[in-house]
Amino acid sequence: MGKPSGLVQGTLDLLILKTLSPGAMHGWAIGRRIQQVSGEVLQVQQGSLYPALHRLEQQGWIRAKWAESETGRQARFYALTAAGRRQLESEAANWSRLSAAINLVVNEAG
Amino acid sequence: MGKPSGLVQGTLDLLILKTLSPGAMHGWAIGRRIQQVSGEVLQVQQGSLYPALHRLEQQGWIRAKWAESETGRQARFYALTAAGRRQLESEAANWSRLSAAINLVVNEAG
DNA sequence: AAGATGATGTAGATAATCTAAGTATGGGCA
DNA sequence: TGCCCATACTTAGATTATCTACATCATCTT
Repeated sequence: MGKPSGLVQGTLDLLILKTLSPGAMHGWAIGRRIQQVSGEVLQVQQGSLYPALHRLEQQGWIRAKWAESETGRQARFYALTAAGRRQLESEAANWSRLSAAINLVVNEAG
Repeated sequence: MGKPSGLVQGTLDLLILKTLSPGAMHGWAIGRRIQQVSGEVLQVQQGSLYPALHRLEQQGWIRAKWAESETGRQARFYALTAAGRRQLESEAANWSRLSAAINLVVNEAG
């Protein structure tokens, strides 16, 4: 019934940047964390996550390096750059603005 | 600087259905109304609006008929169907769920 | 007569996400 | 030893929503 997808289109960059803001994390963990923090509502598919990470890296908003994960495997750890922090601010503000605007329409008395 | 588009992808159907919930309205007026109610934040392009209306009509969520607009011109008036009302409920609930989940991530103390 | 505004329409581009594969490593277990 | 499972990353191709950029036509104003 309808289209209950796992994400709202256009918000994944924001979610990733925010998740990285306390400190570096590898891709797999980012996906798990978004899912956990959102109360298992947001589902980040690998086919969405990894291309998004590459995109963000290409924009210069995150920087990657290989390191050992908690489980002893090699994993690609991502950290916010200064530009990434500014981008996070900007995307968070934009989300605020747009979601508030949508709520004005949806929560109209009518 | 980022991508400040006029809409959040995936929310236009909801916005249209909600706008039609008090009563029938023609396409042009729907676009104006969404823009006004959202405080001029949401911009509904004609190239997004009309295809969306056709889509919704095809799904059976709205029904159209030609009639005279307030200005005396012919216009296509759209009204919610019963199925459309159910769809509105469903999409509103889904938006609630997803936007709340996103806010959990974005507003994390971190 | 021209120009602005209302009103609808569509073709083609863009871009984000999903589907659905695939590869590889390490741990647990029979 | 062999097998499966969870972790971890990658990518090609499809889907789909929205945007850009037109085009058309009517009415009202100047």
